[in-house]
Amino acid sequence: MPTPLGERVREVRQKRGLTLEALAEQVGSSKSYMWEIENKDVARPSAEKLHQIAVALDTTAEYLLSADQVTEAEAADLAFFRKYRKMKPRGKEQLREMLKILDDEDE
Amino acid sequence: MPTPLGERVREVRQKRGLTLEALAEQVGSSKSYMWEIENKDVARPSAEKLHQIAVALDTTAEYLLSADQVTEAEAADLAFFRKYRKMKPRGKEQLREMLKILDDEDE
DNA sequence: AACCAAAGTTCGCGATTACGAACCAGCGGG
DNA sequence: CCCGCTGGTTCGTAATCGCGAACTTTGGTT
Repeated sequence: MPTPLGERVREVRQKRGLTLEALAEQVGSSKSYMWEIENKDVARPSAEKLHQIAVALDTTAEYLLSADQVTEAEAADLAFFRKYRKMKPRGKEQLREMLKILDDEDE
Repeated sequence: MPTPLGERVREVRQKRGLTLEALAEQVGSSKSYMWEIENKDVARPSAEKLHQIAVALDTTAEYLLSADQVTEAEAADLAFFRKYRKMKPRGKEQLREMLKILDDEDE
């Protein structure tokens, strides 16, 4: 009887067409442990591990953790932020401008 | 010799004017463990714990985890993100679109 | 059907987490 | 001065993490 977290991980992993071993590889973990995350009735990985899993699966720890869909939006926000951070200063600048404009519209 | 994570937690906790015990209370943890998170040379809390800590400190696990220095640029990024999060879905959507376009330009 | 490789599963165990309870430092009031 | 209180620190230990290595299952090939 897997945990919600476990189900989420399995779901996304399969969606990405990854094997347990491949995921473990990317995560820097063992496949046996990855299996335990997905299947055991108690899955309480360290923050580090979960973070690495999230990165490998191109999502966020927060999303994997939370059982409810409401936070799917939040996950998208964090993913957005992660991409934003990787941008060059010029791109960031443009986005900030954009936000300022959109934000003012809202008042 | 505390970890970056530990320093982050302490920093934010103090900024919020919280005591170890008060934080532990909110987190549903023990103050001794909270202390260990902040001070021990190895801090590897479970994802659950870190998530609760993040919520209690009104930030995100991702932020607490990220080891990189908080440069001025980084601070600006976070400010940007905070504003972004408060936007309505429509505004977010537009920013995401924008990012996608700018990101592609970069290749 | 028998083989083989790849994917998944089980198991034992050393290392680490997270806790409670006790201990210490500082401080304000009486 | 010393009592009590608040916040921080140490320590012993049960529970759990996370691994390697062996074992089982699945699926493709001949």
